Amino acid sequence: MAEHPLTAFEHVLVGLVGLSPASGYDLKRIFAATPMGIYQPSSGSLYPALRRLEAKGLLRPADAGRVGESARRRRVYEPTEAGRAIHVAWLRTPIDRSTVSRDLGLHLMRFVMMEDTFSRDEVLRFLDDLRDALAAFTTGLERYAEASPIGDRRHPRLAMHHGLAVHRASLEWAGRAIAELHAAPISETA
Amino acid sequence: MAEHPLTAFEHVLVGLVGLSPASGYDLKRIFAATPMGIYQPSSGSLYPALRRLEAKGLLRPADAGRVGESARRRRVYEPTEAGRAIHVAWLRTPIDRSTVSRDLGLHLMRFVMMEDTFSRDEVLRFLDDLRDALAAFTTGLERYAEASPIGDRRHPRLAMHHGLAVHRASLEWAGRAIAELHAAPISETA
DNA sequence: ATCCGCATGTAACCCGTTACATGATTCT
DNA sequence: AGAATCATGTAACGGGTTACATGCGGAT
Repeated sequence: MAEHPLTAFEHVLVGLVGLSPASGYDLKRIFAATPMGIYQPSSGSLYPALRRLEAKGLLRPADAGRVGESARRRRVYEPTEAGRAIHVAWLRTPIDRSTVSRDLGLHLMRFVMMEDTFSRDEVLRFLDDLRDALAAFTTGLERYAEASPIGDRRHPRLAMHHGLAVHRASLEWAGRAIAELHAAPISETA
Repeated sequence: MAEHPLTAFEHVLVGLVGLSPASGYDLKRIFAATPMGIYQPSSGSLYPALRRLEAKGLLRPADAGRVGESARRRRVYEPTEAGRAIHVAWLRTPIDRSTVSRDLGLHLMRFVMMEDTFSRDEVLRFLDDLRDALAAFTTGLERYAEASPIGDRRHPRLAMHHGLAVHRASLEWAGRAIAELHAAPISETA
């Protein structure tokens, strides 16, 4: 059934139609409108991906939605039970320390999608995990910066400082986010 | 000749063998050793890429290097004149405002490779350009954060703040880098 | 003599990009 | 009527990942 594991893009699609049923065109507009996820999927990647997900039994066309709107030919998708299950499993996948920097945007996307379905405690566990991973990454960078001889050359050293600066900013953000959630009312969703 | 423009990866390869002639295996170790450019090219992408660049006349096998070292079978590459020309042209390509966030890592890599071949003034023009692009991006994010209704929901708002925090950190870094270069001795390289 | 690390390569597979194609619907 | 937009799709092409193949050199 799950011959190959889903790509990150496919996981995001399942999550998005889970928030509210959407057609391919809807999803395009969503990606176009939001400044994060600078990613702009092309028709040639979007529509085949939706078909793949439908063929795998994770999405199905939503019959509803015909609220006097235009009877325009459009395929509105919604997740199946299997789709929802795969999605929450994806949201729960632990953070890989070795790729936390590369996948940061993806983790942020996961964080956003957790809002409605995860309990506050579970979100906090995720953020703690993310903060730890970022802390490990930054200390790794710091050690590398001290130990390596790139300090001799100006440009590599400055590039290094850039990496340190942005990851420290991420780390501080994680701390603030955790604090805000701790202060928030306990509204157990799941 | 340049049927298709080079990919970013290919441009980076040309630049690396330009710093000092290297074999595919050398390049692999370089990518593995440096924490920036988390990117870890596989054999299946690296060796064909080098062959493509050789076929395009941008790289050639370096006959030198046989300094009593092991006569091991390895192909050490160095850039041709055409390769060097394409590389400096790549370093000089202006920063695309609309993709500055996505391409930040690449721009940093370009900045590193500029050190030996660009004059201080030209590097400063590049950094000014980068700073301007980052400033435009952050103000765009700020405007979006104010105007959009995502402020109602906690997670999207926090994700937004993350984007703002890291891009402000990049922006501040650009300012510091520019200041450091201004204070540096004028060692015109080109 | 054998095993591990060096070093390069190939083949299957998948996916994304680009560009084009096709209709239907709304706007002017 | 004609144009622009909505909406979905397809085909060619290129390149990356994974996994496997191969052979040499040095170490025990």
